[in-house]
Amino acid sequence: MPIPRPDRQGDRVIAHVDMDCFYVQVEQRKQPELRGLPTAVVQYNEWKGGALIAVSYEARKFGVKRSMRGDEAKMVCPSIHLVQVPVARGKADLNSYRSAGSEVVSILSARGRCERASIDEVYLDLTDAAETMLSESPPEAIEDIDEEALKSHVLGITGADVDGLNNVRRWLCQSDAVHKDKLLACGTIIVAQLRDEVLRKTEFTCSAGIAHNKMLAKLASGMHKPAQQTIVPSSAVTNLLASLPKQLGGKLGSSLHDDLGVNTVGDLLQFSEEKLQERYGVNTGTWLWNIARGISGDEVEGRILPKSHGCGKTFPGPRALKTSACVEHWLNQLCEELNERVQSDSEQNKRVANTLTLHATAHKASDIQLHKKFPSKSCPLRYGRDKIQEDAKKLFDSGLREFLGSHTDGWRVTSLSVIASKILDIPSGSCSILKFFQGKSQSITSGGSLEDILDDDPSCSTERDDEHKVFSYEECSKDGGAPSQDGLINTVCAQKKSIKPKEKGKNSILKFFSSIDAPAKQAQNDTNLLHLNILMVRVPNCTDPQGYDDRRHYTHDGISLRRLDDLWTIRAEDIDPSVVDELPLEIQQEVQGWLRSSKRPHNCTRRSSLLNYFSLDKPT
DNA sequence: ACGGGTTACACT
DNA sequence: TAGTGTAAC
Repeated sequence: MPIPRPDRQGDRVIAHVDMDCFYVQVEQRKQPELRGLPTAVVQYNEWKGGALIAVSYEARKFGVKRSMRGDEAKMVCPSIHLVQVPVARGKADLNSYRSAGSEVVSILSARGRCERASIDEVYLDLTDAAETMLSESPPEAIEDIDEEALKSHVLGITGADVDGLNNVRRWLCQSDAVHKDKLLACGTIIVAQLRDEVLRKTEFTCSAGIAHNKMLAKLASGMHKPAQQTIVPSSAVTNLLASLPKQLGGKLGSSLHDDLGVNTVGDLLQFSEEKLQERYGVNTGTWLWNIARGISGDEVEGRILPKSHGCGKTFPGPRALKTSACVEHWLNQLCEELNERVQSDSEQNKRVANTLTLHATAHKASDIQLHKKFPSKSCPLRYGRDKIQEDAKKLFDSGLREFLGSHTDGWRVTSLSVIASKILDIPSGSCSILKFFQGKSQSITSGGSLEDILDDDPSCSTERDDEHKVFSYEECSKDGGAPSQDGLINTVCAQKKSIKPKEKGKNSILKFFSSIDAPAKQAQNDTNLLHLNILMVRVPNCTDPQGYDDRRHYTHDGISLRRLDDLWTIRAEDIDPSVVDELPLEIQQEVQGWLRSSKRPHNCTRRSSLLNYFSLDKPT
C-alpha cells in the first residue's frame, strides 16, 4: 500500500463510528416498547429458535452471545425478546437495516470525507473540519463544552477527579498542547456533535473512536460501548498496543504464531521490517511492521455507497436443494431481490452494475468427502428481472456441469448467491434516447410518429430490411471525437451497409449523448419504433479515478447502447456477430476483439440482431 | 446441520 | 481477467 499523504501521516483526525447493536436498535425504533429490554434479533426461527445476529446490551449482561441460537438465548435469559429479521421471498430481507444505515451515513457524512465500511460502521476524515475549528473557535475558547464531548474517554489521561469530567475538559482545552492533540480535541467535539445529531434525528446511539488513523480509530471505537467515544492521543499509542492481550486472529494470526511465536500485536515489535517482509511478502510485511507501531496510512475513502450487491441463502442439511427445479425457484427469488436492488440503485444513484456473479456450494451424492468446490461464474449483467434470472440459471448450469464432471447422478446444493458488481457511474451526458428525439420535435408527445421525425433528420440515413425500417446514424471518430462532458464517450460508430456521408452537427447522436442530461420519465410506446443500428464504445477518459492510462483496458467494458431506464447501451455480448462484417474495415478488427473478450452465459446460438435491442420491453 | 447474509479485498 | 480465498460485521 502506497502511503498517500506523507505530509499528513500522523496528524490526521480520523473517526470510526460504530452503531451499537444496530439491528436491535432498528427493531427497537420500530417497537419502542422493547427499548431498554433484553432483546435480540434472530434470523428465521424454525431451527432452534433462529440464529442471533444482534444482541442488545441488556441481553449481553445475561450472557447472551451472538453465536447462540434463539433457544439457547432463552435459556440464559428467559426474559429476552426475540425479534425476527423480516422475510421476503423466503429469505432474510435486510433492506430496513440498509436504509437505516443510510440515514446515519447522511448525517455523518456532513463534516468530512466519509467511508461506509459496513452496514453499521463508517470512517470519517475530519482533519479539515478540525483544522477549521482550531483556527476559528478552539475548545479553550468554548465556554460550555458539549457534555457528550466531556464524557469522552481519553486514553492516557491521568489523575482522578471528582466528577470525572474535568480531566477531559482540561485535556480538551490545553493551550500548551501540541498541534496534533489540539486537532484531536477538535475532532472529539465534532464527533460528539455528530453522534448527538444522529441520536436526535434517528434515535440510534453509536460509539466512536477518534485517532490519527483508521486502525487506531477502529480499535478505539470498540473500547467503550455503547454510546460512548474514545480518543487516542499519539502519546497513548504505545501503551494501548502493548496492553492488547488479544490474540491475532485469522489465518495470518495463526501463521504468525506458528512461524514466529507471535501472539499479540506487542510481540510483533521485536521483528525488523525486513524479517516480516521475508516471511509474508513486502506488502504484508510492511503492513505488519506498521500496525505494530500504530501506523496506518490508509486513507478514508470517500465512498458511501456499496461497491456490490449480493443476495444469498443457505440450505443447510436436509433443506439442501436436489433438483434443478428447486434451484431455479430459489435462484429466481434471489434474482428478483437483486434486480430490485440494482434497479433502485441505478435510479437513486445514477450508476449501473456490470457484472453478474453466481456462487454456490454443492456436494455430490457419491463421494461424501473430497467435495470439489462449486466454481463461481460470472457474466455481463443485463438489467431486468427476467434477464437476470435467465442468466443466473445459465451460470448455475455451467457451474454445475463443471462441478459434476462426468457423473451427473446426484447432487445437493447447500447455498446459492448472486452478486451484482463492477458498478460504474452513469456518465452525466447519457440520457434517454426518447428525449433526444423529443428535442427535435414536439410531435412525439402530441401523437406524431417517431418515424416522421427520423425521416426529417439530415444526419440519419434510412433503409429497409425484411422486418424493419432502419434508421442509421454514423459518427466515426476515434480519439478525435467530441468528448462528452465526462469524456466518457469517445467513439460512436453506427452502420448498416451504405450510409450517407456523415453530417456532424447538432443532430448527431454523439451530440445527443454528450449534451442531454435530464432523464426522460415518460417512456412511451414509441420505443418499439426505434430500430437504430448503432455500435457505441464508451471509453472513460484518461483522468478517470481508476487510473488506467491505457484505453484498451476499457474496450471490453461498455460497448454500445444498453437500455437502462434513462441510459441506453448495448454491450458486446448483445451484438450480433454477423453485423460486424458490415462495419468499416478499420473498426472490424477492434470490435472482433471486444466480442472475443466478452463472454455470454449461454451458447451463442441465439440469433440476436442488433436491431432487436432497441425494441426491448420496458422495465416494468 | 453451518451463526446467515453481506461486503470488501488481495492474490493469481 | 475471472475466479479463489480470507476476513469482518
